[in-house]
Amino acid sequence: MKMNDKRRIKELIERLDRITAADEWGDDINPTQWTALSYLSRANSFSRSPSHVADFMTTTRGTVSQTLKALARKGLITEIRSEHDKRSISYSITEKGEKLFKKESTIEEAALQLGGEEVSTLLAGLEALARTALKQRGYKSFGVCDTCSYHRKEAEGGYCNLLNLPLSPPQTKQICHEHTSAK
Amino acid sequence: MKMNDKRRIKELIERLDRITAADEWGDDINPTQWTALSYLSRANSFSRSPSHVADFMTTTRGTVSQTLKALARKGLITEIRSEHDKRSISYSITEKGEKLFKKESTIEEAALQLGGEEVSTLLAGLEALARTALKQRGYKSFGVCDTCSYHRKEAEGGYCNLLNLPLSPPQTKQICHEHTSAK
DNA sequence: GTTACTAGTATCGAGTCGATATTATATTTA
DNA sequence: TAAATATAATATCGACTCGATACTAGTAAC
Repeated sequence: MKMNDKRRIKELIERLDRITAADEWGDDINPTQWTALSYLSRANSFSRSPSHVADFMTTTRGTVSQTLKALARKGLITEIRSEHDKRSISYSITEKGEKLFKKESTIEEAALQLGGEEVSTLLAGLEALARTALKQRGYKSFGVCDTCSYHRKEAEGGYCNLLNLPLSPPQTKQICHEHTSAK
Repeated sequence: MKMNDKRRIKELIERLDRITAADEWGDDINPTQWTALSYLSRANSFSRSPSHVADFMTTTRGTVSQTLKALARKGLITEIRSEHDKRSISYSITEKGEKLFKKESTIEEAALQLGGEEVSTLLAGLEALARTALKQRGYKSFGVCDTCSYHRKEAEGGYCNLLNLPLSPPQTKQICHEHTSAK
């Protein structure tokens, strides 16, 4: 690998993120809140607590707690307290929150201009980079059930061998905090 | 392109950025300040004003102004007022600021684990994505002189046909706000 | 020589962020 | 089973980001 390649990769990721972050301001929401909201819209019901969001966002529970309170204040999510563990909370996205997922980000628009080959090699590279980075830091993968080693494919949907639960077709595409990469 | 590919690309870039941002806290510096400092260390002397940093970072002059003041307060950069335009300022990195560029980021460490082929296709993809995104939004490229259409290669270093200036070998590798992609 | 325009800032309010401390609930263990 | 420990979520703090707005001081254009 050329000496500066790794630095250039880091720089490009940072710059691209800042470019999209810039147009995630407005709509009464900021980039961090946007990331949390987006996570909540795609995570399954076992993965929507403040702790899970914090792990996904690589930040602390305290910080995420404030972010989620801000989103709740704006009516974009609602908190649901757990029955069997009175400490824990699960957040759910509201209709109003769902409506925000219309506009496309700069990165997404730019991706549309790339060729199919280019997109798939880029995606493969990013996946590999993320996989390695997560492993190095001991972070959880937060992949979708579909691709988990505990997942068993069924005629309709699937089955989770960890939680012993049947999964509907849409549920197999949701993010789970227990996700473990299928080898 | 598969429907979700573009969304996945955006998600991965965001997540990777948050992972590196997480370990850019500490050392009395935060991720935003880190980006500004890093830019100043690589930009040529015509590209180190608050306005240039703001353009590079896709933010406003006001925000950058504060960030640079914070860095100056910490003794990591120093401001140099221009002679012929008394409004403008150019920042310069100090010895103390230079010393911070030791540790490697998570993304860089992860990149080292990838194969050479993987790195070059990832890099090519990111470059293409960035080029397209910048063009769509009308942002400046901030490339290095080396790759500029105004650049003329010489036996020793190069020459800038825009500013009519000879460039030393290290200068040809610096970031310039006037950079225009060579076709 | 007035009228733009430009470079940089101060200030504001909402919010991020890590650190720390606190509350309430669960789990372990003695 | 009671006491020690662990866990989930928050409140609070101080430094800072961020866009918006308003402002100052130089420079350029007409």
